[in-house]
Amino acid sequence: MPYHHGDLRAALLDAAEDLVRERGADGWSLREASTRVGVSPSAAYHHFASRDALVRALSQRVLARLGTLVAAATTAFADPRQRVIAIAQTYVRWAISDPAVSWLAFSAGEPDAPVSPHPHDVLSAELARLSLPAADFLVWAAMHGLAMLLADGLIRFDDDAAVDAETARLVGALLDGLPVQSGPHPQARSAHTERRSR
Amino acid sequence: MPYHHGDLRAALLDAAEDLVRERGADGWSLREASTRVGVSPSAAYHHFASRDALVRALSQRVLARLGTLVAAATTAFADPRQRVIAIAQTYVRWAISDPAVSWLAFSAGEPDAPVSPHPHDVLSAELARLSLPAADFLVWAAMHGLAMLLADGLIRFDDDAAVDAETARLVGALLDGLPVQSGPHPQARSAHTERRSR
DNA sequence: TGTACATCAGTGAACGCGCGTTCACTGATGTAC
DNA sequence: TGTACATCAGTGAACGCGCGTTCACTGATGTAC
Repeated sequence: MPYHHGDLRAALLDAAEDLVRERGADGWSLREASTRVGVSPSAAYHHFASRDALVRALSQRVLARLGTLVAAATTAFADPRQRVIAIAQTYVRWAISDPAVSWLAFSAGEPDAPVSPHPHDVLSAELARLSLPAADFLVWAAMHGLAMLLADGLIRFDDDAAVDAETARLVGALLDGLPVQSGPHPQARSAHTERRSR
Repeated sequence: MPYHHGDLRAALLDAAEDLVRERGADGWSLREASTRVGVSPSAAYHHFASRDALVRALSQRVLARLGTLVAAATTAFADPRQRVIAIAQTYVRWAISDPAVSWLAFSAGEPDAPVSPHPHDVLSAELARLSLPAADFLVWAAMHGLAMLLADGLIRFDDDAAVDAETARLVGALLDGLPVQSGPHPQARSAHTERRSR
């Protein structure tokens, strides 16, 4: 082990992420992450101002990864409606497959730097193509809620196929029920969008 | 202050709930709750096996209160569709008005005793009247997601009226888009329902 | 090519802290006779 | 009605622990000349 690590910042984020996965969003410490990387606890302070800053950085990294994932999921389909459903399925499957980490990603509050691509932005762009721009946060809410209930273990499906089917049913029904946008609508403000435009 | 408290169990739950409200779901300790009640930390162990048991008890108490609240909200309407919307509006408004506490209520995992009335059961019963029994968890997911995004500050509306309007739009659209139940549907299993039927 | 030196990224010991939980105890309560 | 006594619900001191963070330090790196 050389004296200089190389990329301690990333290594600490990796270790923290693994610990979250193993023990839950709060079941780890900065000291433990440092130890796992093979470095003294104080070394972390050359890369993060505090434990909290590390958590926020991790949340942002995870969110950006999810954004990339959902963006990739849309490329398989041409039909905008199918693309929205694919986003939701990816989002929900991801939350189930990594509940603690996704849970942390969403509970870390407002990021201190823009997340790119933010999952919400990917969804937003697709809904605009459906002429449902003011519906973005409603669809987001629906898929987010399903993801969270599944991640928290409050509901369960038999297998991944059932999860996909029900996600499609949820989002499909919502899209069917929403009238195509005509007049102006009260616009929701989303935290990450605000931040970027400041 | 008499030597015997009277109802220390309830007093500890009250103190813990207040602390959650003031400092967030994890920003408090059993010791602090005891101190606030005016009792030594060890006294709590005559009423709860551990700090964790206290948290679970609190979660259940809060959930039951929400269940009562949403049940009460339905009585103002005869139309089943309106009743479902009223449930969702109550649920979402409650989550915004008390984000830390509602957050704790949903993150505490499976309860160790049945919650009665569970918000999900109230919703379920109403959806059965609409011949949409297999839709209960989809509607639950939608309203839960909106509530969580608002509680986490990830989206914001201008005022309570806007929140109510958007909640109605979300749930209304979902109900409109869902076909009335005919054949059998893959049934989701929900944690609290399972527990009760065991 | 060699050397001086600023900067960067680590070390390791120490800090004070509050935590959950245990333990032997004691004061208050209620019940049997 | 009075008293003995079991039970219940508190006390308070102590435990060991791991935490986040600070500090003076030192080894490694890279750059200017």
